[in-house]
Amino acid sequence: MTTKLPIPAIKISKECICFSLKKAERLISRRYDEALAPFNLRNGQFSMLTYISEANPVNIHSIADFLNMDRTTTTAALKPLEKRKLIKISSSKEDSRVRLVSITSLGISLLAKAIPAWEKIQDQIKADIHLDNFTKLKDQLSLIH
Amino acid sequence: MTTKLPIPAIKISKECICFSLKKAERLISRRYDEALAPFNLRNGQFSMLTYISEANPVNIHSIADFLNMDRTTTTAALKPLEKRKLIKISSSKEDSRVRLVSITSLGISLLAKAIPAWEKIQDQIKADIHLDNFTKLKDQLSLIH
DNA sequence: GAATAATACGTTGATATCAACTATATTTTA
DNA sequence: TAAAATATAGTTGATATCAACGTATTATTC
Repeated sequence: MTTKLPIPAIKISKECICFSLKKAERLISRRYDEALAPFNLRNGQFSMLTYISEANPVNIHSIADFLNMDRTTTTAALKPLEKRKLIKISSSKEDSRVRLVSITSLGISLLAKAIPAWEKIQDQIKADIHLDNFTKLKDQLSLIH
Repeated sequence: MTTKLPIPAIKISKECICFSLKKAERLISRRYDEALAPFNLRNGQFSMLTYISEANPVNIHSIADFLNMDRTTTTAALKPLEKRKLIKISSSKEDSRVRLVSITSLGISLLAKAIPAWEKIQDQIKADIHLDNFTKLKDQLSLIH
């Protein structure tokens, strides 16, 4: 079967910024997830909790903005945290459209326990991949398999 | 409410490699998705098709490896492509455990049409963010909102 | 050659992701 | 003040992601 593609497929994979980023994201994400697993937290949940604890209380829109995440994704992502009572969500008295997300004391104490694990994996990743530049990151990631 | 966190939450967000990567990934992913939307392809589907066209035919395991993706994710991700008849999946005669994924002529022609759109967004992203180094990428991404 | 190990893959359940659409509340405009 | 525009958020549907578990096939070991 002749391909007839305008560019050789192999070149696209190698050049594509999006592909490299996603590949790196999967790899790094997985390692952070493993490190945070003892606390039953995904890395995204950890980041979310961290931000909520900082901005406490904060509306959905701000969380989405901070994470560069779709607003509807944020709504969905908050649900498991709410169910576990790590956060609580209430309506604003000033503006009834706004829902305010705040961290609970249970959330704080879980976060406090998880942070040392975050520090550890953060240091490990830093040691593993030198972040001198992104090209180097890309190349290094292509070596990891 | 006193936080009692071992590290200020704001510092974690700023330092976390995983967080930066995911944020960047969402941003870049979205732009590639927009560029490929006319072909009804997500960026991940585009990458997958590209690799399949190159390695044609190829087993599930190799695709997962190439994408640094969980094997079960790969299986799931192939389904929409198969449903659209962009790929076909058959069992290997040599080893009946192995399932061989190959691109169809429909898949090839769609890919051929999508590649110019990929080139365009690739150039745009390159122009927008100078990939001199990852720190710069991180900083630049923090400016985009 | 039978038991064991390794390999390739699927399914299920939970979460993550976004587009498209809808609903409601607030703000602005005429 | 009523109508229009804007802002905040939820729901649905499709895809993406991985861990845990299970199944079938091939390779290895005894």
